Amino acid sequence: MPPQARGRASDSAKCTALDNDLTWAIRMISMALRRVAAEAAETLPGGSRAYLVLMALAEAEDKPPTQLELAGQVGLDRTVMTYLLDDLEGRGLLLRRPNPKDRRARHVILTDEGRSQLLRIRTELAAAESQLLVELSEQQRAQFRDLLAQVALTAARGSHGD
Amino acid sequence: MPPQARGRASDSAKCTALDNDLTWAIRMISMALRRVAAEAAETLPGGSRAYLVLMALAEAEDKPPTQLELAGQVGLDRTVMTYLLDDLEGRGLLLRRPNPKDRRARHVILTDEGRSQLLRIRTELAAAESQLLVELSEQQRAQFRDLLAQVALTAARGSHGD
DNA sequence: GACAGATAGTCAGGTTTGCAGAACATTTTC
DNA sequence: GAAAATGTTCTGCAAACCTGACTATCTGTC
Repeated sequence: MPPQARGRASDSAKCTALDNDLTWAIRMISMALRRVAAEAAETLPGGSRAYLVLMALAEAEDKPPTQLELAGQVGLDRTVMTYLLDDLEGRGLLLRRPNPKDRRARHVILTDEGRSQLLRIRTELAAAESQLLVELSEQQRAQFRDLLAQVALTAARGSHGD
Repeated sequence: MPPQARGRASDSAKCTALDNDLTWAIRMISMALRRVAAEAAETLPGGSRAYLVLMALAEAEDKPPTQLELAGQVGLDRTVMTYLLDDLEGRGLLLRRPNPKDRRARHVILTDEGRSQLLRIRTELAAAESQLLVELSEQQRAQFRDLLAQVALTAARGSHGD
């Protein structure tokens, strides 16, 4: 039995208890998005972390990062990165290319398969997002996005000055 | 070193990568609320799970649940519930009262201390919620709550028919 | 050019954490 | 009296993570 089954049951129990208006709403939406993200990334070894790695690689595709740089970008330990890349390389999503200038370092580059998997996940996430807003009018969606962005900025400000 | 330090760093790394508009905003807000909830509940043994237990107890205070009922409500294993209640009882937040009608079962009841701790946490959470909306006008807040509730219902519907 | 020290990546443990199964005592129910 | 249920404890498992050692390489200094 996958660990998600238990976690999800526990989360739904939380939801019935935590309906403090805003917190409950945010939690429901966040859970829905997280669930979709987990499902979209569950075919990848390493789950959502693999998604982060693929994102980082796609962003800097012109200048492939080394494993250490990659680890720093996504906040992982280098040893963890080694295992993660082992799995991802095993599935043909990326390659480790030794740097001829510094033969200690290995640059990580996306394969076509990796790019297509990343595209698949992004598409699924985008679909889930728009599905969430399906009951809102066009005007309401714009309002919602604006308000959400503003509140998110407030939240980000509060978290930065920790 | 607390595990939150690493988790938080990784989460902030996620945020820079995942700014897909809506998902990013929801994630920021959810993280801020989670952080506050974790801080508010960190004085309790068991963290946010203890908060769930206290909530469940306060909701059904006229009919104190047994440990097994409580475990079912918050989605915990009964063995885990035993340990959690050990800690909470040790801090005087609740009592285990044997049921004279069925001396196998033990009802769990809130103490005054438990009630006051619960009130404290709820107050902190409410303060954090309103702090999030501090930059919005009164009208915007109402709009935001309405839209958020509607989207949350959509999200909940999607999760129910899993 | 040779050496010491630093660095990238890998790997083999060990630690922690959290959960759940099994066994047990106590009590109820049939 | 047999079977089931509640709660407790012991135990082991599994995942995730990190530390430390190791190899291979680079960089600086003499």
